[in-house]
Amino acid sequence: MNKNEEIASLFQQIADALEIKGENPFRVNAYRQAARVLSELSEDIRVLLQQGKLTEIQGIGPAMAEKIEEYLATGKMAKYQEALSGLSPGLLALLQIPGMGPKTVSLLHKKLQVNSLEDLERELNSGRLEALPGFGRKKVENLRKGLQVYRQGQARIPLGPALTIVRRMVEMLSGSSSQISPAGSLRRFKETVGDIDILATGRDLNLIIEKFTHLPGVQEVIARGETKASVRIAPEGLQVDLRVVAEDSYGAALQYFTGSKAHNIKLRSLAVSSGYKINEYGVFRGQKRVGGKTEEEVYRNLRLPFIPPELREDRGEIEAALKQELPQLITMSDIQGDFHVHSHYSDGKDDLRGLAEAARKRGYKWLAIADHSVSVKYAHGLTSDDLMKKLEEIDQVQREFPDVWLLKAAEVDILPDGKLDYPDWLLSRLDVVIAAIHQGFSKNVTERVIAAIEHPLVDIIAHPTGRLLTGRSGYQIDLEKVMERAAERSVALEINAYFDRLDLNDVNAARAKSLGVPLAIGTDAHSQAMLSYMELGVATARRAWLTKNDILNTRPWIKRGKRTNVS
DNA sequence: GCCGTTTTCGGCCCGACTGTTTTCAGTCG
Repeated sequence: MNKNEEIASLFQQIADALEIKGENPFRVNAYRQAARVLSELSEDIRVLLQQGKLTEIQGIGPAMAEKIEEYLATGKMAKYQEALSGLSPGLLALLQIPGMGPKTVSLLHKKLQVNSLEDLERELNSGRLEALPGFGRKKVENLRKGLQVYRQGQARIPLGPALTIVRRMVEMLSGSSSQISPAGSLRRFKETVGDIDILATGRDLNLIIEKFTHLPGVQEVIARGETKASVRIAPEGLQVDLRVVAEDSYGAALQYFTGSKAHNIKLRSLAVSSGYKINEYGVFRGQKRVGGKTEEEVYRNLRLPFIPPELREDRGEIEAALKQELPQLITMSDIQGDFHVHSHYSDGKDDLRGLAEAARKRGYKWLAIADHSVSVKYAHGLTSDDLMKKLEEIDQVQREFPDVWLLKAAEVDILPDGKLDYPDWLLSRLDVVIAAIHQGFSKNVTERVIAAIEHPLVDIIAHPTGRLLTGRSGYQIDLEKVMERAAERSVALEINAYFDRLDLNDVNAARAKSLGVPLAIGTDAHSQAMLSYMELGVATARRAWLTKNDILNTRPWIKRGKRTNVS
């Protein structure tokens, strides 16, 4: 955890604790807001403190700034101790159980000395709960189910697989809908999603719901009403919600169900202050409905340009829109090539011709074929001889594909001692050198990556944090230092678009831009089909507010070989 | 606790759903 995340976590826990204690809900919300803003902040909080800019952050006032300063100076926060006094850590965890809010937690704590999941389970089995005021049989039953759901774990699935699922469902429903779209975090291309939301409209709303609940892959219909249905789908038991609305409300509903919650709250505040009201049915001035058929109409009524879904996180996009200063986000059609593709020489599935063909089909002008280096045994890393052979074959295949430039590349390991896995004479024959950590995750990673950045032949650092969305939390790395050095040396950091990585993520990519670090998108594809992960990389870049000029993949290309006089 | 083309004080998004309730509290997104 970096300092931003540490402090965000403290504020989050303070909010939970204060809420259980019945503190003023607006104060509670102020802590939650501050926690969210800090966790999504692209600047290092330590730097902002030094510059005296803490209170310039939206949601951080003098009181929060003082607490941040106290924590950074002493490693402690008195307010945190105070807020949590008298509450056990296990008690805060109870808030995560579906159906369990602060009022319920507080009541169970006071009346039955419930302090943990185990205590809750004991009381659920004791029969004492039903006797509490406001409790009945159903409520107890819901808590029992909630505890079960919590224990199964709130598995979020990565964006890539979720997109595949939702697109298949949307396709199958499109025949009975006049308009249909994914909504929610999926439409904002958030890196993981907890459930899938779909919004649809059409002439026969009942029919859409009927079809939805009978789609192939539906395991269980959780709920089925006139405007909404929820199902669980195989194999992971992921929940999919469908909402249907009248055609006139489609835009307002799409805006509403796309979120984020924080974006919508700010938008509604803005609406109220300009004499409007927004809900999922439309935009209203008094009793009069003045818009809502399209999303553009919703924003236009508030004198805002359309805000792309990827930006709707309340990270300053509404303020920017008010000033007509939204960035011109990069799009898929700006992409001219892919920096990071594996062939059958290492652990990829396809040969050079197959990859070149796939690149041509995608309309790319170039493709960097980057296989693993020798010491990555588990991925059949190439020896120097293998690599030389591959370079020769690239020259041959290149003649058959005059329209797609095949860049000679390698994903070269940064060894535990900080050296690279190929000798310089070999690296100098490549067009693109990507350096990456695949071993020694806890061994001086920052120093090793910086050594790679300082190597004169390195162009890109692959997946800079090493995190995996489905598990691994990443290397111990001081990204701030790495970015500063990368900016000085003009070495690019990768936005690795492989579905399980998305590394750099949106927040870090935004930080990289602000420091002047070049950024390169690589799909890390291990087959032709995986070239389509480019979409995830572009989405990450868009969530980071990046434009065409911020991403090296938008350039036609560049240069051939590192040196001109290599024999 | 934050914030200001209504405000330095007095507000702070909005609606649906559920369950326990005789008019509403709690939770959720």
